[in-house]
This record gives sequence, structure tokens and C-alpha cells, in this order.
Amino acid sequence: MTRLFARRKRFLEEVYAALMDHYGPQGWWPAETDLEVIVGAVLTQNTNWGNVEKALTRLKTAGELRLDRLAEMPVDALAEQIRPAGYFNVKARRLKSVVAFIQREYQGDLNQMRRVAWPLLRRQLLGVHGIGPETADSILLYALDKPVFVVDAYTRRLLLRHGMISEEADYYGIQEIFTRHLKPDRRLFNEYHALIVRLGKDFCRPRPACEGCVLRAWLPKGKKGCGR
DNA sequence: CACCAGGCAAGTA
DNA sequence: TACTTGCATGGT
Repeated sequence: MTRLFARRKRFLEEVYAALMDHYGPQGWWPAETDLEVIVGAVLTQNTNWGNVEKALTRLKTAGELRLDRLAEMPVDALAEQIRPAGYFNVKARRLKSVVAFIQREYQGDLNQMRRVAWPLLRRQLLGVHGIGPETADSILLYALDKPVFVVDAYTRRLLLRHGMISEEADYYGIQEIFTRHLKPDRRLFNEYHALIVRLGKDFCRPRPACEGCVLRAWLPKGKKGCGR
């Protein structure tokens, strides 16, 4: 038990060092405003980031990437605007829910929201239609500067392939590994998650072998390629 | 052509 | 409670 504890701790520290050494700071989240982070967090659900950028650009160009505009826009018009991000009908409704929540509970003021403690904020966010654990935590960390570690598909894959978790580990189980071993520093959590995604885009794509991938040495012994 | 991408909610047994 | 399915575009 304490054996696994030590292995995990060492793994997390060494992976972070290797990623930071190879890629350097990522400067996440890629957005100009906090609202753009929140909208992007919903749009990127199960969706390639390139498609999300197309949708965000359309909203910005139309001058509609604002709480008041999003609140008054018909849901069908919003869906049309975000079409490139996929699942546009679902996501339009979800964005409407999030915007309504921020207007209702915080008078549309993200700075007011930022002053609230994150455990309460997370419970509130999880109660909003369309916001699950990852979206909630992305908003908490990247829009509201809270020290909350974001777990995504890349994170899960990374730990799974290196034998740090089992197949049935759930979101909070994985998250707990990070929060238990790392300082609760929002900038560390920010960079670490961003670096994992950066790695994932290089490394987790299907390809015959991972020659040249930075974490090749981190694959389980005897395993070649990405194993997908 | 098939497969996948920075999830989540709703339905079924 | 534990699975399964729908949602949809654009890149590789």
C-alpha cells in the first residue's frame, strides 16, 4: 500500500519534470476572457479542440461571446453559431443553462463568482444541466483560478498505461491521486493538466510506434507503441 | 473508408 | 445501481 503510494508520487513528479523540460510552460487556457474559457469548456466536450476554435471564432466575430448576448439569443440561433463544434443542439442548451446560472446566482459577474469557495462552487456547477465533473473542474481551475485538478481522457490513459490506476478507476479516484501527491497550487495544476493534453496530442494519436515521443520511456516495459 | 476528439444526460433492465 | 445510447462536425 505504502509501496503504491510512493510509486505514484514518484511517477507524478517525474512525469511533470519530463513534460516541463520537453515542452515548457503551456500558458493555458487558450482564451482571451474567462467567459471564453467557460464557453470553450462546454464546447470541447467529446470534441476536437480545432472544431471548438471555429465555433468560438464565429461567436466572437458576431459579437456574441458575452453573457448578456448569449442570454437573450434564441437557442436555435446559438446552435447555428456553434455548429462546427458538433453536438450543436445539445451544447446550445447547455450553454444557455450555464449562462442562466451565472446571471441568476451571480448577477452575471464572474468576479463575484470567483470570491466563492470552490467546494460550494463545484456543487453548484454540477447542478447545472450540461456540466459534469470535468467541465466543472475546468471552469474552476481555468476560469476561476481555483486549485482543482482537471482529469480528462488523456490523464486517465496516461495513468492507466503506466499501471498507476486500474481500469475501473473513476473520475474522483484519479483526481485524488493528483491532489494527494501534489501541492494544491493552481498554477501547478494548470500547467500539469495542460502538459498532459499537449503530450496526448502528440502521443496518444494512433500510430504504429511512438518513436520520438517524449514519454516513450514511460511506457510499461515491453510495450511498443501507444497500445490503443 | 473507418475512426476519433480535452463528456454528459437520459433511457433501460 | 450498472450499463447503453444519442448527440454531430471535421480532421487523419
